[in-house]
Amino acid sequence: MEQILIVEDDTDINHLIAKALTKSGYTCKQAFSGTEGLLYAKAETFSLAILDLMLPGMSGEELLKNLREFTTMPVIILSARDSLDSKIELLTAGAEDYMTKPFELDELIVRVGVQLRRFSRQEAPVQQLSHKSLTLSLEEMTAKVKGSPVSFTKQEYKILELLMKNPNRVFSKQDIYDYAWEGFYIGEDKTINMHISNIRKKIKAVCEEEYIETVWGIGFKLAK
Amino acid sequence: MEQILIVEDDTDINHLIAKALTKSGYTCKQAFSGTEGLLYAKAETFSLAILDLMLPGMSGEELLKNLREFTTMPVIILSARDSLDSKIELLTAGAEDYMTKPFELDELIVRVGVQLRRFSRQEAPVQQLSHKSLTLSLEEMTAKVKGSPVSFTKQEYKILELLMKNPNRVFSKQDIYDYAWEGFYIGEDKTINMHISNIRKKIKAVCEEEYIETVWGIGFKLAK
DNA sequence: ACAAAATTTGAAGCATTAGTCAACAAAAAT
DNA sequence: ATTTTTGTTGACTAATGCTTCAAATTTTGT
Repeated sequence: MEQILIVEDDTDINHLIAKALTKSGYTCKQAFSGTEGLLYAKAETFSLAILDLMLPGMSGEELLKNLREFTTMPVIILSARDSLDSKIELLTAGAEDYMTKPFELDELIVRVGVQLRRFSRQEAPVQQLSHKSLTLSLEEMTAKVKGSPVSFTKQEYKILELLMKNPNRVFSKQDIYDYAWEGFYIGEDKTINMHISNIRKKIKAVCEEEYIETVWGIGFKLAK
Repeated sequence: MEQILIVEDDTDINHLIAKALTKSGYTCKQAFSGTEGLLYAKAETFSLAILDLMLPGMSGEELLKNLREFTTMPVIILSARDSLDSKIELLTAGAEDYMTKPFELDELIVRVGVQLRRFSRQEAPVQQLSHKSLTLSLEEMTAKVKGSPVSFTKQEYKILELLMKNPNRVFSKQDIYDYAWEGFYIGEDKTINMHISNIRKKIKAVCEEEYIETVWGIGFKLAK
């Protein structure tokens, strides 16, 4: 979830912005002085900050400077000052955008979107397996069903990995052992059953659909 | 060398921009129609593009749409149109910034700088890693959490470096050994645990947030 | 529909892994 | 050479996952 820090001493404007951003699906933290803003920034992590320049406690310029010491989040400046010098100073000092008051609320929202769009584009795509609405990423060791995260244990993970790497194919318990366990462990049938059962249970907690199908007398495979 | 594409049909303005950018140390390619601009963009690689909207041959909107099919370079729109709709449309369609004519040349130059600064931060060989509000610079052995300096030892530093270079990814203890220790050191598990524990303790002294997450049976990763 | 076989479920004990304190060894700084 | 910092290890506790057992449920073949 994207959280945005708003630092603006004019109560009306602050709320106006917060309301609009919330409506667009962001979470907001409202600060009404520079010092308060800095406090929040240190306590939590934000995806973006909107700063007014004329602030009690600490000016926007100072606040920006402070933020840049420990954050790389995009910062959008709001200001009544339309002077070229101010714009140039702030943009050079690390702000990503500068809007002059009075400003269009819709434009601000879009510009917020531009900054976040760029920021999120940075993350490299990770290799992942997916089947129906179950996706698991091998590197991250994370899994999601219908977008909600599900946590699997090492063995559960290995089993899913095997099944998902070859959908449609049926694997006997021996196959699963060979893949998910080290050495020639000759465990009982029940062990695999247990794990399969647990996987199903975890998935079921999020979604009704069947993911692992039992092939009677042979083994297991992914459900279609 | 940063090369910038200027697409602007007004000869004077085009030259004015080119001159200013050149003076600031950039290389420019000047196009005077939309189609010409597209041609250049396909033939060469640019760090950024400045587009006028009212263009002969192909409108700025169309050009932007075309560019986005094969480029991710930042695009700054210049336009005589001051309508909110136009701004929103273009910014949503993939432009990074939008300036209304008449515009201040100096401001344009600075905004070009902002875009390139951000963009280069993405590709440059990582000199400084940051995650949430933890930043560490690789050259200096310094680290900061929420702006407050934290001192890590060599091994601690190496471990953090590995984790932060690939956020989200899980590393086994073996992985961590291979990265942070020389040779085939086969230390005990506890060594890594100890270091992880110390890192957490140091961070916790400054900020409550979790930074290193334990993935049971597998290893460690950065917390989200 | 019935019995046999196979699977699921819940609970328990066992094994592995992680976290921490404190002591010690090694390295670096003074 | 001595002190301080850093790295490693052992002992202990806590947490988590794995396996097994027996009973309940479901599926299959007749």
